[in-house]
Amino acid sequence: MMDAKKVTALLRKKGFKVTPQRLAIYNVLCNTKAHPNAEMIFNKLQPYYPTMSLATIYKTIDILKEINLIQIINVGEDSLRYDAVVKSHSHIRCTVCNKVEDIMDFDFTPAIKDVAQRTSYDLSGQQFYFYGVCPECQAKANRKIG
Amino acid sequence: MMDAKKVTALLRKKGFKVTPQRLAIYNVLCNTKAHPNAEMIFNKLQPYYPTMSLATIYKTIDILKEINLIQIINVGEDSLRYDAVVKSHSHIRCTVCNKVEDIMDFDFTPAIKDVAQRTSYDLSGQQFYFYGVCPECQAKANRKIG
DNA sequence: TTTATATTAGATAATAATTATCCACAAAAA
DNA sequence: TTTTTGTGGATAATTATTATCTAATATAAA
Ligand SMILES: [Mn+2]
Ligand SMILES: [Mn+2]
Ligand SMILES: [Zn+2]
Ligand SMILES: [Zn+2]
Repeated sequence: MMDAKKVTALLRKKGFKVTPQRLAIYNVLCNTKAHPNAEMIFNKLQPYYPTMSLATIYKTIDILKEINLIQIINVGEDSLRYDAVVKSHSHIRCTVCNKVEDIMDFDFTPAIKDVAQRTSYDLSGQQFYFYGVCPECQAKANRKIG
Repeated sequence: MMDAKKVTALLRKKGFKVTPQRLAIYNVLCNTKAHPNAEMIFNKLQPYYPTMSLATIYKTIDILKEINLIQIINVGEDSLRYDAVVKSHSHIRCTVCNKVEDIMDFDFTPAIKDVAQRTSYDLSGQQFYFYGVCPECQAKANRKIG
């Protein structure tokens, strides 16, 4: 989560040019908790950058990922989602409305150690995804039934 | 993990016809620990069913999933993998050779309870994926360096 | 500020996993 | 058997993502 100045400096340092499109895409990711996919970012920016193409979104995402400004989230949908919070944390997706929310401060450590020991793998990362029905969708369902 | 007779009975009970292709595809999944994707299954069966098409693989997988004979594994590759072990268990993928292995008997219970309580979601499932370098690939790397 | 040059944005086409469609034919029921 | 319903395989469609190409742009040097 960096401000525009720091992002500018980092892009330059890594040999990438700084463009309004790149800053705008990163800015969208910093200002949402919705874990948008490429198309959602595209739609968000459409009013302000009407000529921007999806290819630009994807290319920018590659760069942001490479310089570790974002992480990629694969919750088993047909498209990937992106997150400006790079600290490792797990996610939960509502199987009704498909929103993806954070589960912060979930302690992986014991699990990771256990797995490393039992598999003899040299672990580099992990992803924990949860699925279920969110409280809002539960309430809606209850209203319909009750 | 069912034998052919039980699978036959189950397919019939659920209103699906029993065909050699369907039994063969399920059989492949029962006799491997490689977590194959559609193409790997296709290649495995090619010598014995030279006219079988990928569409048949996909359609059969849909059915096997629907009657809960297999589970679908999404380890963040460009294709999905399939597993005849339907009991919930986590997986680890080697980032060098891309093999996917089981991590059995990993106890999710505390994590699941913790998450259910903190999110108020009505949980229906979860997926834990680990990434790293497998012992074999570690050995290979060491040989090259040492 | 102007200029030089390396990169980029956007248009467009390509890729590749998965899904849909269609029909001769096979499996189960009668 | 005969009938009926569902299926396999061929083929086309879909769709997220990636590749390619070129005019335009960001940036550093002059
Ligand atoms: Mn997140
Ligand atoms: Mn498995
Ligand atoms: Zn919901
Ligand atoms: Zn390996």
